[in-house]
Amino acid sequence: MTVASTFATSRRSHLCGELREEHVGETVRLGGWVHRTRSLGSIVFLDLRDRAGLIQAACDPRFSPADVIAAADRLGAETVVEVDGVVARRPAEMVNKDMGTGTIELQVTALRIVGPAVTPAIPVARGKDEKLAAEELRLKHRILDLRRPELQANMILRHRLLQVARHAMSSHGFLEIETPILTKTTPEGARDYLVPSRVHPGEFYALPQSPQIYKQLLMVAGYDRYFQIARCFRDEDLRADRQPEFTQIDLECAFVTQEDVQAVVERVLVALWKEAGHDIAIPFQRLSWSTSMERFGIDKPDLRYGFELENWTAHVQGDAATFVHDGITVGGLLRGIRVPGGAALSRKDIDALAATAKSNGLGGLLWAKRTETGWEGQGAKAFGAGTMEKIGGVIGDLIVAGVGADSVALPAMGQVRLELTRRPEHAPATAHAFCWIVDFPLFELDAASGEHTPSHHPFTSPHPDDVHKLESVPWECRAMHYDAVYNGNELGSGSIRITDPAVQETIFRLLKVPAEEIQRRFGFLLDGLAAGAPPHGGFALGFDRIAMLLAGSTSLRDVIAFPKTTAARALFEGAPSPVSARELAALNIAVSIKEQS
RNA sequence: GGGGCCGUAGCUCAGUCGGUUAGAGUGCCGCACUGUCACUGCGGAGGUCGCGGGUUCGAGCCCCGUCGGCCCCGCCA
Repeated sequence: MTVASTFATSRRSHLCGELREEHVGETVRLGGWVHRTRSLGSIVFLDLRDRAGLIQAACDPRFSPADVIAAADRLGAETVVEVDGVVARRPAEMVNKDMGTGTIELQVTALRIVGPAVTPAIPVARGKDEKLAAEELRLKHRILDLRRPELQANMILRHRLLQVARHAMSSHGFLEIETPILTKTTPEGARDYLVPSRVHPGEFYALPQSPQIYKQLLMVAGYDRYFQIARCFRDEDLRADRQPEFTQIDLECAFVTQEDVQAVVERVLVALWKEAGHDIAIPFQRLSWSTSMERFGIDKPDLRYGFELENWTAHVQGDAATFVHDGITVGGLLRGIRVPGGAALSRKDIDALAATAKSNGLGGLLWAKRTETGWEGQGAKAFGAGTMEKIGGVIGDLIVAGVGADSVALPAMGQVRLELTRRPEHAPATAHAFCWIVDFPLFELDAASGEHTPSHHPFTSPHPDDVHKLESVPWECRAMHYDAVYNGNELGSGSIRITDPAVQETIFRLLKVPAEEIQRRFGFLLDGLAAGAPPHGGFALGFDRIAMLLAGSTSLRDVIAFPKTTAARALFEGAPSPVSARELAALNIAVSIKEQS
C-alpha cells in the first residue's frame, strides 16, 4: 500500500518522473510527452516526459497488445500520450544509471494519443554533446524550450525561491501588500513605460520602476513592515543580466536602523541560498564604499579573489621615470596589483590587461615580472631599481600598476583586477563571498551633464555624521545607503529614508529640482511624510538575478519563462506590435514615426 | 546612441583563392530489426546561403545598406 501521488487526477495516477522502485508491481496510468522513441520492430521503447522527469515505457508483445506496439512505433517526438501499465523492475544489466527512474520501467498495456504534435521546430530531447538551438529560435519557440528539463529545473527552483522568500518575510512579521502597476512615475531616473488613459485624453499612467514611494507611504500609514514580490519596469537598454521587466523582493520597515534592515536581508539571503543547497554565514562583512574603491576599484567587489589594489605612491623613488613623477605631481596616485605566479603570463596576456587599463582611461599599464635574474619589463625600467626595491616581490610575481587620479585609476585597475580573477588558473578562494557596501556618497557627478544626481534616489537619508556638511560641502556627504554584493554581483540595495522635511527640501534644492516639479512628482510622498512619518528604511533584492546565480546561469532569460530579447522584443508572443487606428483613436493618440534619412 | 560577433537543409555546423552539381551529423519520410536507452542497418526527400543593392565573365564567399539574435560601452541608483 503506497501513498497516492500528489499529482494523481481522474486521468492519471502519478507523474512519469516520480515513479521509483517502491512502485514496482503497481498498475499506473501516466500522461506525458514522448521524449524519444526506440523502435526495435516488435519491441518499442518510449521515453515519456513530464515535469518530474523521464520514464521508459516498454511496448512488448509479452504484455502489450499488437495495436499498442503498432501505435507506439508511429509516435513522433512531443506527442502527448496517456498510457496504462504495470511498473516493473528492470533486469540488472538493463538499468540506466543516468535516469532517476532507471531501475524501473512501465510495461504498457494501453496507449492513447491525446495530444498529437507536429515535428518540433527545435529539439526538446538532446543528446549528450548536442548544442542548444540558437537563442533566437529558443525564444521564438519558447514552449518547446521551456519543456527542456534544464529550463524546467530553473523554473522549479525559481518557484521554490519565491516561496522561501515569502515565508522568510512573513515569518519576520512582514505583510505582503500589493501596490499599483498603473501608477505615476517613480524617482529612479530610468525611462518610464507609459500607458495611455482612455478616459483622460492626453494623460498617461507609468508602470512602476519600483514601488519606492508606495512602500514609504505604507510606513507612514502604519503598516510597519511591508514586503512585496514586485514587478518593476524600466525602459532602458538591456544586458544579459537586465530585462525591461523584472522582479524584486521589495521590503520596507519602520523604527529601524541600517543594521536592522541588513539583518533582515541577511536572513532572507540565508534562506534563499539554503533552498539552493548552500549554507552561508552571517553577518556579512561590511566595507565602506571608499574602502571598496581603494581595495578593489569597484563598488561590487568579488571577494572570492585576492589581487587587491595597493597604493604604491610612497614607494616611488628618485630614479623613477619622469612621467611617473609627473603623473603623481598633478595629483595622481600609483595604484598597483601584485599577481603571485603572474610572471607566467604571456606578453599577449599582459597586452590584454594593458588594453583594459587604457580603455578605462589610464594612459597605460606599467608591468614587471620578477624572474631569477631580477625585475623585467617596461615597468621595471620606468620605476627604476629603487622603486622596484620598495614595491618588492618574490620570484614568479607579476606587478601591474597605473598612475592617475582616483576617479580614473581606481576603476581602471579594478577592471584589470576583474580580468585577472577571470583567468582560468586563478581559482576562487571560496564559493560564496557576500559583503555589504556601506557609506556610499550621497551624490554622484554625472559626467555627461556635470550635474549632481542622487547615487541612490532623492529620499536617501544623509549619514547622520555628515548632515552638517549638507550646506557647506554636500558632495562629500555619505548616505545611509547600502548594497548587498555577492561574488561581484549587486544583489540589491536599500537605504534609510529621509523623514525630516527640512532635510528633504535641502536635498531637492541641491539637486536643483524646481519647486513645481517637486510638487508634481513627489507631492503625494511629501504630504505623506508630513502626516506623521516613522523613521524607516528598506531594501530591494533583484530576484531574477538571484535566481540566475543560484541556477548557475549567466543569463536572466534562463530563469524567466517568457523573456524579452536585447531589443526588448518578445519573440514568442510578438510584442510590442502595432495597434489598429481604431484603438489609437479611442486613446486619443496619433502616431508619428520619423523617417530615417 | 556606439562597438564587436553571428545569420548556409527543421536543428547544429563545414564550405579552401570568387569557379561550374552547396556538403556532413542529426531530425523527418520509407524499409528491416524481440531489450533498447543519443538503438542499429539500408534507402529517400529536404536549400530564397536572412533581405536589398553593387563589383565581377562568374558571388554562400568581396563591397554598401538593411533586418534579426547575442555580448559589451553609454544608459539603467
